[in-house]
Amino acid sequence: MFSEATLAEALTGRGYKLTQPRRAVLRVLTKTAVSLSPAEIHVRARRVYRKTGLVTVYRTLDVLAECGVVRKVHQSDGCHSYAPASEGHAHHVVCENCHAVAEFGMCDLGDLLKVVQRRTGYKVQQHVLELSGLCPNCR
Amino acid sequence: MFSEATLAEALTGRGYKLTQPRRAVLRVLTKTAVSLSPAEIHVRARRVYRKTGLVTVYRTLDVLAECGVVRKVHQSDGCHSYAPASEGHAHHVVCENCHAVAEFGMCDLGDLLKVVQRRTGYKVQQHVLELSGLCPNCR
DNA sequence: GTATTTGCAAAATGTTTGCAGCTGC
DNA sequence: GCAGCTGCAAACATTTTGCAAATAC
Repeated sequence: MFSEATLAEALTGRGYKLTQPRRAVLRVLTKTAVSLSPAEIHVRARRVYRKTGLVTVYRTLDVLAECGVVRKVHQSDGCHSYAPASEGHAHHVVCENCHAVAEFGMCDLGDLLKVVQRRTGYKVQQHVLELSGLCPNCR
Repeated sequence: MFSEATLAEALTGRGYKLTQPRRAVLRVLTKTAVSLSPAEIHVRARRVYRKTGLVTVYRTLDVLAECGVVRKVHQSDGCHSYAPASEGHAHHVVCENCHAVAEFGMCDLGDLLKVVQRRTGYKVQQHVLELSGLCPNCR
């Protein structure tokens, strides 16, 4: 997981301005261990910078996702929450009870992908893998 | 993939009635090799039974998903399409170009899950795995 | 015959857009 | 100072709900 400063750099490095609402969203995402919906992020961001608008939260999430510092999290019941990202490719385990999120970097799907390619004839280019279960606290 | 008759049985077996709109949705889903959004299913279902309403498509998809004969397909850009399901647990490969869907049954994630459980302390109970790429025709 | 299911209209929900004013650099 | 960003309101897209009429069994 990146520090808030590193995330800020990722923005400015790409020519994006570091504004108050963006700072607020960044702060929220770095301070949480839980994946959050845009609406939840909005509520929390307002506690950091009161005037943050929901629309700006959406736009900021797009920008952050584009910079790869935030990731959309998919779950069986929907795919509308966001979590901070580490460098490179990574996946999440989401707690079904409290929505806590843990990341894991390795995804050793190589063999699986080969088998699938052979059986289906598809050239597999992307994958979405999301796990869910119970976090250590909720077990 | 189930035949239309088997799917129908899955409904009646659970006390659901086999109505015209449900038949239409079933027909659409068994006849397609592609994952479809509720709106697309609606358009096609109307070609089978003209009076099918969109609302009924939503309700029918819920019922079918509950019976396990249809599955929600998750993709990076959203998770709002449906595909027919095989028996038991299965995953999909979706073509990025034409949305064709192939299923594959085995998902040998056992080792991966063990490692994740050990590293994160989570008890993993569910997983979502969706692959995408190019189908044989589009390669 | 009766409980279930349907379709409509309307509400609720979630997301995007247009635009005048504000802000970071 | 000026491009980029913001917030509002309003548009838009998608999904859900309430209810009287229709349908399957």
